[in-house]
Amino acid sequence: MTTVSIKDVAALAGVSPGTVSNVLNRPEKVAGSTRDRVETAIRQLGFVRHGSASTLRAGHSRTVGLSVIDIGNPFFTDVAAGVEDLASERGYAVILGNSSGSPAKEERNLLVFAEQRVRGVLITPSGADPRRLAMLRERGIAVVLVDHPAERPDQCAVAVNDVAGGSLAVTHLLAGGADRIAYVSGPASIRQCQDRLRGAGRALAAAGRDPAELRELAMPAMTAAAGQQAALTLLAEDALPDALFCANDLLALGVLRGLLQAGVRVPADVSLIGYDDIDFASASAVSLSSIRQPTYQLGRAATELLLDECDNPATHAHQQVMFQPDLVVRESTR
Amino acid sequence: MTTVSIKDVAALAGVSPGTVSNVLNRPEKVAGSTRDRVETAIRQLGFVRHGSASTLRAGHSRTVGLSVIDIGNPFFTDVAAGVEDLASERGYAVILGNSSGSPAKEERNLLVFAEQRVRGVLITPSGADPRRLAMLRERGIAVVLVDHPAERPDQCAVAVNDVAGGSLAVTHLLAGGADRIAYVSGPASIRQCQDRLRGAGRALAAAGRDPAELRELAMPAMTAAAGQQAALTLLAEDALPDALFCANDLLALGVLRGLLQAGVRVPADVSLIGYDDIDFASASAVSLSSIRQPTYQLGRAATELLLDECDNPATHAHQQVMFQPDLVVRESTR
DNA sequence: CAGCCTGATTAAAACGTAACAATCACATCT
DNA sequence: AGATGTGATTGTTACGTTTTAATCAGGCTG
Repeated sequence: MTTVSIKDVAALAGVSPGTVSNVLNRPEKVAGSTRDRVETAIRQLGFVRHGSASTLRAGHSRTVGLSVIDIGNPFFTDVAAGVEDLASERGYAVILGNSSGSPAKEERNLLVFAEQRVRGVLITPSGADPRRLAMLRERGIAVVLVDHPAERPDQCAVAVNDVAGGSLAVTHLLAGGADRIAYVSGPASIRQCQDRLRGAGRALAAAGRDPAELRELAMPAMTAAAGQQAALTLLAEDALPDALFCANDLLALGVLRGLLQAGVRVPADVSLIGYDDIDFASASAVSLSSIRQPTYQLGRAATELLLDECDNPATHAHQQVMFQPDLVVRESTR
Repeated sequence: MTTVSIKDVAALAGVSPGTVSNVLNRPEKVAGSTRDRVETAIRQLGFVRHGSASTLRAGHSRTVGLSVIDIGNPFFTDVAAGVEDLASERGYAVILGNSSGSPAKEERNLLVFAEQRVRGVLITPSGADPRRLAMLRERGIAVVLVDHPAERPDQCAVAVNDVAGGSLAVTHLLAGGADRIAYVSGPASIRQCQDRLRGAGRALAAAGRDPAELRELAMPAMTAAAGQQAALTLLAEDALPDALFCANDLLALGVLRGLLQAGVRVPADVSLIGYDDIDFASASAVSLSSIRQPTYQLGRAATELLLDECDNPATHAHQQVMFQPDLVVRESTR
């Protein structure tokens, strides 16, 4: 009800408001004895700093905006966890925006971020809006792209090397004696699917095989249902591939289910590997080999770059960080 | 860089700052022609309102805080999606706090919320801190409990009826001819596990059976690994139950895997049902029957109550909303 | 035509904090 | 003793907006 301000604290501690502000922001500037007096006054009154007043006067806030494409996707959830953890450690609050794949919603989120005068924005852009982001930067809001290549050199970005991941997966399949390999993919518009495909091709080439041998089966969605559909398609053909690389784990789980129901043995008849290493990959009937991405680290690293750009604008060097994925071998591959 | 203020807009439109504020907040108060003039000036200058200044002067913000226990858990992710959607529709920003089960972290989040002067807080409390929440309310911050019973009558809360859910599950098992039923549960400290157990007991009683017949197996965690462990424990005993009710889907998926590996047929030998209906329930080798909770709706409803309390404090009536869960029948039960 | 009402606009005073220049107390040096 | 320096503290101003009371321009009534 009655909001207690810095003045009340000052009055109780027998000191000026400016001094209270100093113990809050630059404690080393104030003598030990008065600092103690002020701090007990703060505790006694239950004072908590008015963030908006602080932001207004100081010209910058202690919040960052996080805009993700789908908060329901474990990938983004893990990223968000990394962002939230580091931001919280550094005393920043995180404003969450979920674009749900809608450019309009994304734009609305960016507007909210601008109104809140966030210090910086972490975003996995979906709508094509390089202008929007430039606008934020003109307003002094730092921007870091997450799981998306930088659009200009003076910009930070973090991503995971999907080409390397595709290569890891197919190299592993080949090492297990795979001969005829198929790639079960998602929509062609998704960059990650394309990159993983290129990586798969490179692995074949490195083994002295023709990348064109790789059978590609592109599904309209990257869900378990789509994966099961893919399995049916493959089963209807003359000969089954002896190894399958799926563009994500949901597809792989669907494929797995479809194959097992048809009596195909995994991995005896068909080797199967997914991508993302979601929690449920290890919980399926035949635990799933997969490619793990350092998702949580991705979020942390992006936040680290963002806060560095905010707090040390003079020395900050823009970087494009590329993480490397890992192979996780479980039961589904030979 | 150069931040454009309400004054600049006023100057360009040939009007006073107060009028600009009016077209922003009470457009009906200003004549059509001047409104147009102001609006084009706003667009022309790319003006966006300074949220902090607004909050400072108006005494309240357009943000709400959301504190969850584990952002990695699909349950909370869905809740968060519901919260974010409605808040965004109403022009509110959501500040995310992830307590990761740590009371200290939770407390820190609440402090951040207080500093930001959020309008209200949505929280699934973990640390026992009724005092903390009372403190927020004293500061004029509304609080709604999510998936947790109200601690006092003058408080809003939303939850899902776990007793009914437990009852639904066991009634379904009994209808399928189950005789010897076991309940694979999580830590006894978790209210949800207890409530679901009570529901299971009631279903037995309603069928004229003794609730004490229900075998309970409490695992230390509610993960797939714990579920697999539970399966091993059951398999080591003289006789296997002919039906299993698991306190969540992760446990159920683990149990399923353990049983299949031991050659037990599901559902022919053992009926199996989980709880939560997570996405992966339908993707397992034998798709999982489960109890679905309206998770997204839970988040939306909680936000609805919160915003009503904020925007109509006079007419607002505190409510405890209880949602009802649904039975989802798939392949794992007879 | 005076008086009054109505609707539109404005001037001015806050809101709580940070920052900077100014002041002060006091010790040290010449 | 006087000058100088140092470290601690304070007074004041400005941040951008909302809000209230006051002003103003017209139209209507009697």
